[in-house]
Amino acid sequence: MVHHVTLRDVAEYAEVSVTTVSNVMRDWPYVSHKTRERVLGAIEKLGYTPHVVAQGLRTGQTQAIAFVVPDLSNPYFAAIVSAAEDVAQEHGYTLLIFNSHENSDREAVCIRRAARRWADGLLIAQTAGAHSSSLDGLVTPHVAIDRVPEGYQSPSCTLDNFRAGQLATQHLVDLGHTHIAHLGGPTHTRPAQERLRGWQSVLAAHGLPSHYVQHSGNSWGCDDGYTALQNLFSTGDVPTAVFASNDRMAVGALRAIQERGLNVPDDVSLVGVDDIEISRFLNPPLTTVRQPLEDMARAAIDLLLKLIHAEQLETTQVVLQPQLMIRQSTTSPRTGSAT
Amino acid sequence: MVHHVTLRDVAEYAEVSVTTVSNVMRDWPYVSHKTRERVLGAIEKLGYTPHVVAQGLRTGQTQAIAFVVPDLSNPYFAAIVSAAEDVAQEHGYTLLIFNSHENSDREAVCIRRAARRWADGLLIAQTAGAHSSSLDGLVTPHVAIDRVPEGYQSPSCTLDNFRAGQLATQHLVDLGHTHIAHLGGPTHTRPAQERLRGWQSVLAAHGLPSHYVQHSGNSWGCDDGYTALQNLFSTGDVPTAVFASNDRMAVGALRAIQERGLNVPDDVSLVGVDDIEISRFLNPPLTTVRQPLEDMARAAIDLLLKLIHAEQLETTQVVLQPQLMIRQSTTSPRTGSAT
DNA sequence: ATTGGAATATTTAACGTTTCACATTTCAGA
DNA sequence: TCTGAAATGTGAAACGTTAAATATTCCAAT
Repeated sequence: MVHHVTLRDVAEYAEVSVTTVSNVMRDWPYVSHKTRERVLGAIEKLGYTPHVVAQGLRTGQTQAIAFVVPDLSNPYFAAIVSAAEDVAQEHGYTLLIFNSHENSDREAVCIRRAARRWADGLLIAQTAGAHSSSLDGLVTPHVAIDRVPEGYQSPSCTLDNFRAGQLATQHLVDLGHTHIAHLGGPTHTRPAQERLRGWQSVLAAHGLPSHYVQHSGNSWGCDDGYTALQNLFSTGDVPTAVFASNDRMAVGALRAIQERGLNVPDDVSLVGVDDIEISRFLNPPLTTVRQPLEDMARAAIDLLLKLIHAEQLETTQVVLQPQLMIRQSTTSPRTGSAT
Repeated sequence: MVHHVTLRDVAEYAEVSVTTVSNVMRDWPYVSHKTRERVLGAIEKLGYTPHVVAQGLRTGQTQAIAFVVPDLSNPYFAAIVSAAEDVAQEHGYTLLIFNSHENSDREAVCIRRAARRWADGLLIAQTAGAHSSSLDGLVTPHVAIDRVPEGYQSPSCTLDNFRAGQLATQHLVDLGHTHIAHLGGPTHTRPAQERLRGWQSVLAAHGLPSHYVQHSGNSWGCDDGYTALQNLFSTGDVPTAVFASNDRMAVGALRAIQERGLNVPDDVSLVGVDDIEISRFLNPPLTTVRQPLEDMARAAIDLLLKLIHAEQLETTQVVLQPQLMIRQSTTSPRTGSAT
């Protein structure tokens, strides 16, 4: 490896002390115009660029934020990470990513690695359920994002998934549906639990029955929605409306419905959650509940940066509101042709 | 901030020298069983965990790899990054991500930041066109992935996009199509150029005309495919088959075709590239060309690690082969009803 | 006993910064 | 001309680790 240009090299070239060069770099005011010019010239000439690791050691700050994600290949999380990266860069921070693969053990490892003073702060979408084991005792500033264990009290930033479930279900009820099934997401995740609860609360408020399809899978994919709905059909139960816990599952459900020769929305109305890119382009375009992912990522990073800089926090638990996007996959049920 | 447990603390507690503790940590053989036990005990007791930044400064290795991506919110890149993260973690490396937003200037900034000795190596999917400006003169080991400038000679890892274009087009020709349009991806990207060339080469080999739809956009999204195909229709040209440069554009195209009251595949056959998750669940399921993203990411990281460890490389330019996935969006053209 | 090499442990000097404390210069005001 | 605070510069000590060199112990082979 070739020797790298250091502060010392610049100092020697410009015939000043190392400290002075450092001062120039850090825009310390008490450097005379003349020497500043000379130092700047030397820096330019030698192509000096600061050694972030050395700075990190000295200052105790790495200007990096770690993000522990359950599943990076999931477009939903990819979008969140993307937004987080933007905000982090804006503030001069670099994002480190750790994929926990929806596995609590791997997650714990990720957190431990991240906390080894790699990162100034930690952003985490927890895969674990109730026990927040891996996080407590963690000294590194951290903010929980998207998924938060029940009863979690530390700073966090989430979406109102309960409300999302309500919005979707209320929309179906308003259209006149009385036979509304739910395709639940992975039961160990908070968002899936909350959306389910939202759905239940609306049905209960209207005295309607809960035709719940608990999908057995461990993920939010298209095939989960597909097989879940196939299972429902195989029981002979055909609802007039289906609320899927996310858009990808809704896509799978859509396929299952169409394969059975039924029409969306005439025979079955369908609602998803997330409003991923393709939702608008499905046939029919999918009614869904939009989640402000970018806002969430932004809020979470803002929170984390305040934590890192030990600033005063007014609100420590940010909850963002979803928005119903009505498209063509939902309509009133046919009168008289139920089941 | 609370004082953090350091090697020195452990050393004092175990009543040995700092070096000995370091030696224990690094599994240096010449430590007696007795002291090793005592040190291990102290480490356990005090909860020591090494300071990666200090290690990085001392050893000159950060055990980190930077990945510069054009667009992280694109599921295609999310999948690549996800795979890369897996492989990196396997080897004990952490992934830093930089989003260049398809912008050469931002990309250059990312590269510069990454190269400030943050990362031991650099993985980059270049957004730039022919001029490899930001990379040359870069001392940090680097591997180009997925997108490589024309004539690029440094280590790289790519997919055979030319072949992908050929596979898709040949499939359509084999089915008997003679009127095959192409929806091109962003023209400044190598993959889009190559797929276009693959399409052209097959048409030329069969003496068929090139009904090329150049979409004006700067991205690979659904709406790009949608508007591109709408534009094509507005010229009165209705091909019997469409080859879209990726699946998302194909989804948009599918919608445009269906909105016009045409059927896929009876009126128009449709092929995409990538085989993203939803492709199998579309109506009809999309015929597409599968790209081995994980293999590419794995190969790229392997290459990069060898570069970092200055190992001998047998092959420096890896090219991976695509695979045609035939589904229900393609069929033979109707005889006699060609426009 | 003496030698010498392996085994075990320690001292010391880095790695490239920042920062504290101090030294020197400058210069307005008395 | 003298005073002292502001302006400008420097030296040295960290930050926590590793690695080379050195010191000490131990023990088998002479």
